Amino acid sequence: MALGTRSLFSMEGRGLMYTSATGSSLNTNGLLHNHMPFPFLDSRSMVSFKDVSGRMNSERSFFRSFGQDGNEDEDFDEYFHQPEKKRRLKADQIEFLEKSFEADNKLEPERKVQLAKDIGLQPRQVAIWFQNRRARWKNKSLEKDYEVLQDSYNSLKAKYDNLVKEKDQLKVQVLDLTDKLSLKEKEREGLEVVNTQTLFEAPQQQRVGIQDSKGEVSNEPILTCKQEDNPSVKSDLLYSDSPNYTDGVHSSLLEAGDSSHLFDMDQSDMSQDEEENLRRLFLPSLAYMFPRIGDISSPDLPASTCSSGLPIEEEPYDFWAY
DNA sequence: TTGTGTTTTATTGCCTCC
DNA sequence: GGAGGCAATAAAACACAA
Repeated sequence: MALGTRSLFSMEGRGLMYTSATGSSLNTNGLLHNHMPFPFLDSRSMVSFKDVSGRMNSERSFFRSFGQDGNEDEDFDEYFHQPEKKRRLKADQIEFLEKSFEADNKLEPERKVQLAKDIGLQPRQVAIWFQNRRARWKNKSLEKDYEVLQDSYNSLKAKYDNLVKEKDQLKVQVLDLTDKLSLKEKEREGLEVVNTQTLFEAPQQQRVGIQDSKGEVSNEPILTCKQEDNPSVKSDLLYSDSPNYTDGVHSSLLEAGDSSHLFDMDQSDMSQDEEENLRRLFLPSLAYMFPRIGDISSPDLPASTCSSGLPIEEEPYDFWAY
């Protein structure tokens, strides 16, 4: 390795070098310490027997055994033939450096020299320590930033998940309500179809049931609005599943001689009051449930409109024309 | 005691600034 | 071109479980 200015500085700073490229061992700290060629070389910094926590280094440390087992010459000789070992800084040195770093994590040359003097390290060591410290600080900072982002992400994701759940629940509700709505529509349409079919399929002779009071077959459309004199027609048709319902047309239609008295299934058994009560009972609800069929006249009901919304009189419709 | 993972110290190469 | 910062890396020191 060519020794550039950096390498020379490194040698100066550390006070000893690893084995050179040629294999020859260069200075050791002990040697340099004896001659003290550099102002900040100090055995305290380079030969530390304690770790950061103040405890002795483990027996694996070369320096722990050195000078402790009474075989110092041998160890000393071995020491000079060993490649340099890294030694950790002492706790008070690190504390000093930490405080300095907190004050300012950049190191100006003057400050570096002063710090090195203060704690007995080489300026290069101080510079390296600051460099590594900045790297650690950067890593920690990145970790913190990551945690903040992670928390933010988790929070947003939780909100998103809740919204998705809420959306799904609303979707289910919408589907449920849509089903119910279409079912009601179908029921309504089905009943209308039944009504229509009932009227269409009614045999011609059964129309005799729709006669006026004079016994003549009425040419008036059955489903006329405001047919106040014949309200029971619709009620019969609508209740097509009633016991009296036969072949699509209520039997009363066949029996009643007067359309205006279709509700009088058996007049002999029903008083005028009872008939009125029956009308009051059924007609309002029927008119509410099936407004499109037409006006189901009742003394208590307001005049309704036909399916198109047009006034009844403006929309004459003759089912029999089909 | 040993293997293994982590931390710390130090080096190297590249880059920017002056 | 020298000084210094930074990223990547090496290697020693250290911690700890088995």
